[in-house]
Amino acid sequence: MNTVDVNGVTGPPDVCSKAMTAPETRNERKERTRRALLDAALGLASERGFAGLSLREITKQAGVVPTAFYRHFESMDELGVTLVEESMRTLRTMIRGARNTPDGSADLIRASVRTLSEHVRSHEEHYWFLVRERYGGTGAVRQTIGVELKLLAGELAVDLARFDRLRDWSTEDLHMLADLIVSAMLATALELLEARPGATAEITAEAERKLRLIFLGVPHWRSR
Amino acid sequence: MNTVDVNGVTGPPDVCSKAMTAPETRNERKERTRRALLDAALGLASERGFAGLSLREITKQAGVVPTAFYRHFESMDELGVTLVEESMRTLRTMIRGARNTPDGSADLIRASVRTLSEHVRSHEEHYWFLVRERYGGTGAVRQTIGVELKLLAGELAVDLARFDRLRDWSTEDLHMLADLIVSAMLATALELLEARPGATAEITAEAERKLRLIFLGVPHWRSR
DNA sequence: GGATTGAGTGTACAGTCGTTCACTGAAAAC
DNA sequence: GTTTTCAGTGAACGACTGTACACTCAATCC
Repeated sequence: MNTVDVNGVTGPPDVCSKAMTAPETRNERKERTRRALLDAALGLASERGFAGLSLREITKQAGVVPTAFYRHFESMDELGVTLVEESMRTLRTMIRGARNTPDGSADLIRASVRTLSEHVRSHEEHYWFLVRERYGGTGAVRQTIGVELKLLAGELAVDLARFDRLRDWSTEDLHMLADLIVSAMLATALELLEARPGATAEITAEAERKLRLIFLGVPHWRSR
Repeated sequence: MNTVDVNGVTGPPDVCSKAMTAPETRNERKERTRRALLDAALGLASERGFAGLSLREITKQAGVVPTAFYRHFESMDELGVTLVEESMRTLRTMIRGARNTPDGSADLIRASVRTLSEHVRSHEEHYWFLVRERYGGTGAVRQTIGVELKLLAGELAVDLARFDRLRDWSTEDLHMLADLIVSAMLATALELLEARPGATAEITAEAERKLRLIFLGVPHWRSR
């Protein structure tokens, strides 16, 4: 585990620093440390879980002294909630990506699963964080994820309502369908994260088949 | 948080103890302490997650001195794996219960969801443990749960194969269906655990509708 | 009845934890 | 050019951590 040492204050004297480092405002510098703390926490949490982190090792990994933590966050909880918000923003851009596939697309399911897969691959740490802390997290973090995920399912329900076959479904039924899809896709995300990279195609193929099966039932649904 | 004090050695002198306590063999006594450790860990983990536990607070909760822990488990990991096995046994008895509903039952889905709901209610700590550590857990614990859950889905696939409509499905497709059902039911279990007790009916009703929708698609499935 | 076993005890040690406090020194404000 | 601000420092605290060791004493064995 290498420390990052964001600002090099404790490092060996660097003769080039004046020539190399762009002039940096105080706010930029502060923001850089904040990011280093967030990145350190995200990285460590995706290996060991957020509950297993200590403030001290986060600051060590970020190359900063423990007490500096409090210049940026009031508590670990606050840092955790910040990470949730960040990760959810990532997740939301994914959904938006899937939504924006051209309407006449021959195979919307395939395109959506493909979007999910690529997004998970390129934001592994955010998805690790969400998936792990959704259930495993303690207190504020888990609660925040739960709320945000419910909101997300709500948005998905609105999206679904625009499909012809679903036009006359009740709001309740649409929420049920959205929930089912979200839980299936979260499970898929976890499988993608845990699998060796070669197994991606297999997993996405199965995810497609799951969605296909679900939508096969849709035309025959009668609300009770 | 009250300590349990399994054996009262450190407690106030108990004049009745000779008269009350049944004669107890050494093995019984050891087993009792072991159980106390497991129960303490399970209870604490369902509040705060297994990663957040310390050996010392487990032994304190069990009413035993820290070093006594090593008479029963080599490490926290070993205790964790034991809890996984125990919880999975609970889960398996649930599945068996659902499987044994009379074949001609008018509404098999309803009966199965009811079984799940009651089982979750009466084994809350085991389900908390499984659901939390499935994703959140570290190392040996998470891995063990993953393997066991895959085995379970395999068993469910075999069960499903006995239904008329599924008789000619490929093994692959049966596994896909079983996986979909398991992930939907795990999500339901979490909702049941998190919800205030009054919301049980609402949650089980939605779980039923999810399963119903899935099975609506079954007759129209064509393997590709 | 005497020797043996082993679950549970109590003390001790070296680490790590979160948090406090007074401080430094360069960027920002005047 | 002087003053103010504040991100980051470093020592120190009391509490808690996992584990080593020598112990006690009742159930078990011969």
